[in-house]
Amino acid sequence: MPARKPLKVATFNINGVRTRLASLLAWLEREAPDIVCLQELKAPDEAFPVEPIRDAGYGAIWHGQRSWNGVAILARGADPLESRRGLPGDPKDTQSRYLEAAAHGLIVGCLYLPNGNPQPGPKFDYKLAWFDRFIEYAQGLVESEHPVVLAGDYNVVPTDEDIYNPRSWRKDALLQPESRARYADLLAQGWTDSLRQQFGEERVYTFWDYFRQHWERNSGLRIDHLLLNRALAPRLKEAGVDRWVRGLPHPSDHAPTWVSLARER
DNA sequence: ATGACGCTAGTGTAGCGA
Repeated sequence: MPARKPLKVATFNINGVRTRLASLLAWLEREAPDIVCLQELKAPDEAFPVEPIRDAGYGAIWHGQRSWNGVAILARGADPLESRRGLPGDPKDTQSRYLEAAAHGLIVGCLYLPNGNPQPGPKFDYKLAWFDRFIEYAQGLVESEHPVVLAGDYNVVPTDEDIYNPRSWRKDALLQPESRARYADLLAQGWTDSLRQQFGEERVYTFWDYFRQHWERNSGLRIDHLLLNRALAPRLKEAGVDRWVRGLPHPSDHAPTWVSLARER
């Protein structure tokens, strides 16, 4: 009986799905991820480029929004079965930041956690409130018997080992103790931070801002995370970052970040 | 401290988010 190819699950903050469509298609073609979580579509629902994505062999669901935010889930050779659109806990929150689906035997939560800058201020308050709602919701998923992955742009640099140099970022919302404490609280529920688990003490970045040649100098941050619940964590095989996508012309400031998982049985 | 991008309104360019 031949070994079955592992399942590749990726998250990619694309920073404009229309502007970055060619890069997205090139990446899907070359890396063939089985499940993709996209963030920052920056497009209303009717502008999501579903046809070229279907032509590339992917089923898709998306939760768009004009100008900002927006999340999508793609599944290779399958249609994601939507299980949630939007985070519970605040009916007045209209920002498109959470989408969840079943695909390829997994439950996949795709999130775009608020950036929170500038801090302090209302944007930072919203970030922390959103994070608190997310933690409360995630509690119900971590102990699920079903395999669950929570993948997305968390807008949190978990530790000083997850950034090239924290000095100039000390006042940034991504490094605040309140942000980091919440990420730690989330992990303490029992989630596995798959990139950190696989890389150990080795540095790994998923985001390089557009300023001051940070990409050329590998001055990066690790803010895109794939968290596995207890039912899924034993199946983790590999993790990585498709850095070549960040090196393409007119790139997103993030690179696709992924895990590979043993197929069930 | 600085500053790059995409998107919007709306045709030239500034504001917003990040």
